[in-house]
Amino acid sequence: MKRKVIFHIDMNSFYASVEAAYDPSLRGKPLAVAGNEKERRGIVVTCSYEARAKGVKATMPVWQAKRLCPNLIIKQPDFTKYRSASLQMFDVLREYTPLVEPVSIDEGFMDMSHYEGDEPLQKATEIQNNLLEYLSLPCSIGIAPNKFLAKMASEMKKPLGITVLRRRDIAEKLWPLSLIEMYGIGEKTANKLNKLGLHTIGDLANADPTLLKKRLGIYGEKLIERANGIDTREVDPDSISDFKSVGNSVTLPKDTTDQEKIKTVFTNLAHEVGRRLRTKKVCSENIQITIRYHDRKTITRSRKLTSSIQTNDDILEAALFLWQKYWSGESIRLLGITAIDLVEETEAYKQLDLFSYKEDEKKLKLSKTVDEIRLKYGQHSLLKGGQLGEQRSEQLRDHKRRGTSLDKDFFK
DNA sequence: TCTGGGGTCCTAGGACCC
DNA sequence: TCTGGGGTCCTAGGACCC
Repeated sequence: MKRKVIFHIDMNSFYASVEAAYDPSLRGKPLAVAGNEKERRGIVVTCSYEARAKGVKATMPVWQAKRLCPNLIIKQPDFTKYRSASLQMFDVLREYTPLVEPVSIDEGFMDMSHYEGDEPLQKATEIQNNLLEYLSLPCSIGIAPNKFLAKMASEMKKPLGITVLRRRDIAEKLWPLSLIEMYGIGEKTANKLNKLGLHTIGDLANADPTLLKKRLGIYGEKLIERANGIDTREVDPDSISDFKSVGNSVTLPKDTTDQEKIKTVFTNLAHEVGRRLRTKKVCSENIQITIRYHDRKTITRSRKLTSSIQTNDDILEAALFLWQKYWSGESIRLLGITAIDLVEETEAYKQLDLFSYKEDEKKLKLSKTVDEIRLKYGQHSLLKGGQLGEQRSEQLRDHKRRGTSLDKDFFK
């Protein structure tokens, strides 16, 4: 097997660095990118190293951060700015190889296997310098034989670090780290492993696979492999383009049970999700809502649809349906809508055509039934439900609004 | 004065079919 | 009257990451 050279590029405190790149007067100062304190979304998203030195950390409430660092400068997040900086950053990386896999807005993998000998280290230095010189953005780079080790390596020296992690370095550099520092292990798994007497990545690497499989399922086996530096995943430049879901959620200014307010929030969420679906040229076959109650208990409820949807109104209707069906009546902290089971726009049209063709005959029959009902009970009965039953009238309302075929159950 | 918003992946149970 | 086992789809929740 040919040796591989994988880079993991990790931008240092990305949002804060972008702000400082746009406004040089911010450089060298304690800076936090954070939501609006008064709207209780005021948590620190990212902060500069000067702020970190004072103890400020991501996810910390702004009031707390200010107490630790009274001269902290707060900037509201501007994602348009960050996305644009991100695109430029990845363009720089692609000057070295087309095999660039963006993982998130501020990090990505590169397959640099085509460079020989000392070249990778030179190229890493060059990339780091270019990003700093042309975009004023600092990064750390990890160089290793696979993605996992590259990711762990880039974490080892921040900011502006370059770390090479070879297989032969694993015992010395990786194994002494505590489990919580391992990519893929969070608080819960770390606690579980601690209870089994495992505390470092080295402990995990040498743990009993059968025991771990019993406690953590196949994930346990995977973790042991990773701890031993085994990871066969390829760098995939296209992975970012086949996204799986599009969601939008918001923490309300105040907990509420006000139905009108809730409806307004859902309307806004549906508009945003719809807009983004259309931008990405995809439709959704499954709508999910998220409700976080006052006590932070969070539920999700979803419905598979029989047709794919994309318009704001269709998304809103599906969301409100779920809302009315499942809301417990308790006051709400957060609401969200997520479109899952996405299909390409072109694919969705094809399905629709096939459907109308096959169901043509049935449709005719049903249309006739509707006319009969109309004749018997009058136009109004169709909208109010009445003799029709809730589900049926739901469909009829849907039909009336959209002017589409009647026989399609909107919800399964 | 606690704890945002964007995601991905995995698991587990129930329904349904053969 | 009694009743196995496998496969697939759907739904809900949880863990994790940035």
